Amino acid sequence: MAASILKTAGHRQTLIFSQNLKLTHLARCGRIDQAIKLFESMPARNAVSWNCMISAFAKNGRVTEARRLFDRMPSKNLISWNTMIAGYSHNDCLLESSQLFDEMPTRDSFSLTLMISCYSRNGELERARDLFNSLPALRSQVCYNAMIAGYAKNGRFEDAVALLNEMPASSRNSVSWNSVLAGYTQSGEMARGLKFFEEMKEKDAVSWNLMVDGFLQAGNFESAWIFFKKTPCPNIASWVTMLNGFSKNGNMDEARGLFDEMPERNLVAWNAMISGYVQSLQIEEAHKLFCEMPERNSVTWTTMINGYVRVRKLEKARELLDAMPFENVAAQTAMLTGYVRSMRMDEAEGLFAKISARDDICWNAMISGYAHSGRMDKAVELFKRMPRKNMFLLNTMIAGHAQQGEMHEAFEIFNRMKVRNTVSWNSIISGLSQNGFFFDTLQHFVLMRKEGRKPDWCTFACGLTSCAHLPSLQMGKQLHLLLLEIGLSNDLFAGNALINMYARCGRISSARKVFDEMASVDLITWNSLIAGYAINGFGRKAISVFREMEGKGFMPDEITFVGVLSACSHGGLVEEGLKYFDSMSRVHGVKPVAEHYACMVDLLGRTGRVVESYKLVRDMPLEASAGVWGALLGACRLHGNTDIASFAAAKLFEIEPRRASNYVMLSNVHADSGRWEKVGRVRAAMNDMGMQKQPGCSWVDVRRRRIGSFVSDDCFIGENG
DNA sequence: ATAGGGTTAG
Repeated sequence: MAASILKTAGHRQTLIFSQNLKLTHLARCGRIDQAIKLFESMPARNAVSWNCMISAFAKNGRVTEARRLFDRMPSKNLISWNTMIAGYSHNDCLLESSQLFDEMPTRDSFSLTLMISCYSRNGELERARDLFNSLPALRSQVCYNAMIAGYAKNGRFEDAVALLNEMPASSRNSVSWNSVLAGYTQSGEMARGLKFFEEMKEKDAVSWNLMVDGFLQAGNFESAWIFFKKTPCPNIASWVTMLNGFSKNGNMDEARGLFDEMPERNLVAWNAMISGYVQSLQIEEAHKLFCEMPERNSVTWTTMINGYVRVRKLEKARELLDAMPFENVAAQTAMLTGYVRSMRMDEAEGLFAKISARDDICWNAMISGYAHSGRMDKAVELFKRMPRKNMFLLNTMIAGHAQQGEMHEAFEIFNRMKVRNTVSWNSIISGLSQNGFFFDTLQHFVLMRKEGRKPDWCTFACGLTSCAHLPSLQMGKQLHLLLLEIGLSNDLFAGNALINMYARCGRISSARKVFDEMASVDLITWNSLIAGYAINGFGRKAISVFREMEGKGFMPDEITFVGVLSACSHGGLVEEGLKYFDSMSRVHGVKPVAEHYACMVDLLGRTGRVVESYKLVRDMPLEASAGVWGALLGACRLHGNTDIASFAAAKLFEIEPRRASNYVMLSNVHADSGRWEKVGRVRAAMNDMGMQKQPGCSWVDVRRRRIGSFVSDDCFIGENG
């Protein structure tokens, strides 16, 4: 009897032990749902089972559920407390982990080390050191190493080295040395890293790997290769580091050579090789390895799915996702991102509904997908349902609302944010500028500086575009100075915006100067300069710049020809204009769009060829836009052709019934030819529709019902720099 | 078997 009870108890212990092993394995692979299922089905559990499950939740970002388990757990041991602290630490919950540390009944060296790395990860080095100092009895070798690593990772090399020398020599090991070295190599300090490496008393494979990776990050491929070849006992990480270096340089044959030569391979090595092929878009090669490899984990599946998404084979990606033997958020999110990028929001929604363990990245992908495709109603709905809002998403929502012209909603989120980064400001600023609130764009540029946020190329592009539209040369010049001061003068996008600003403010020579000083140029740069010469009336100069551009091997696009044709129009170069209009599609393969027709109508109309331009509009193969009819109306006004004018005006009013300037133009045509009764009728029609001259409106003015005068008072330079 | 420090894959 007693023997059989003992036997049963022994069996029970064996079962718990083996199920705990399985639980650990599932937690490590991120197969959280299977872990939950197993945990719930276990006939008996011990503290290890609970601890495992707490850790499993926390490592998969589900820290709230981990805590619920911790609170429900029947008898907690020291490891339970440490596990929960580690869980908070992994999820950047600094407050919660330090609270738990204060509450726990007893602490050991694990607890101390956990807190030190938690503080260090959050840059709170003084708090880490205070704790380290206050508990000398708990300072283990590992604890010293954690503190050293904390200093080194935060760039405090002197403190790291000082503590390294201070620690008892007997417990100083290769990890201690490597902790300092990693600080150097991972922050690109290779000169100091090399010096430290040479002075190191003890080196192991990790030290050499750090050097190789450091050189690779710094783009010093030769040194990386030399150090790799000289590594005395390379481990798998050494090979994978070097292999990755080849992949990143697009050198897949070399990478494969290393992979084939490797003395042993693990999952990480296989995954690295697959990732290399995926990055170089060799999806077939990647898939071949995927089929050959002995085992796969969530990283393997995610990499492959991502690969198919990159080459736009969404069906293949989905096949893989459905074939996965377990669920994983990262893999699901890779697929979701594929749908979102292809604007297949219905499929994205279907997949999203199926994902049980949604993380931040997953929510972000879905909501930003809706925001980018202009479906703000859907975005808002999901946004409200999201448990934890993050800054990325707040910024996305601001940008989404702004792009839809919903500045009120955008500001509602923006104003409530406690912390804003450059992207938050850029979202608001570009929204203001895209919606034509140019004064407010500049005002918020100033506010951003006052809050201590550094503008980037995007902020400058919006600011300069606003200066171009106002136009305000004075503000534009100030932005230019600030741009130089901040060190963005070599930025391509900022340079393009500067050219546009100077050109539209009538300073074409300054625009040219910016162009000549630019480190590199693209098609937009050339287009900006050509259009700049055109709008300033230098038609021939614009055309010579166009020839210069062709000589440099740039292929003109639609925008280029708008510049060229308007240059001909502004310069009265009718024959050249007709020649370019003809050659743009025939020679350069650029199909004319409505804007080009508007230029041609303008060109012909200016020189009195009104009937000819009317015929051009009548025969054009695409729908004439308001711009085209407007140009025709303008031409009629110059040459007094009231019949065509009336026709053009009628078409114009069909497209833009509420635009006051159209009525003004038509009434001017009638006034020019002395038909006063018709002038009166147009004016009456305007009044009937409740139109008046458009106010120079401003978003802030509309909200505050007052006129701001910040332009003359505020200065971009000063206060902050 | 569950908690801590330095290198490699999504």
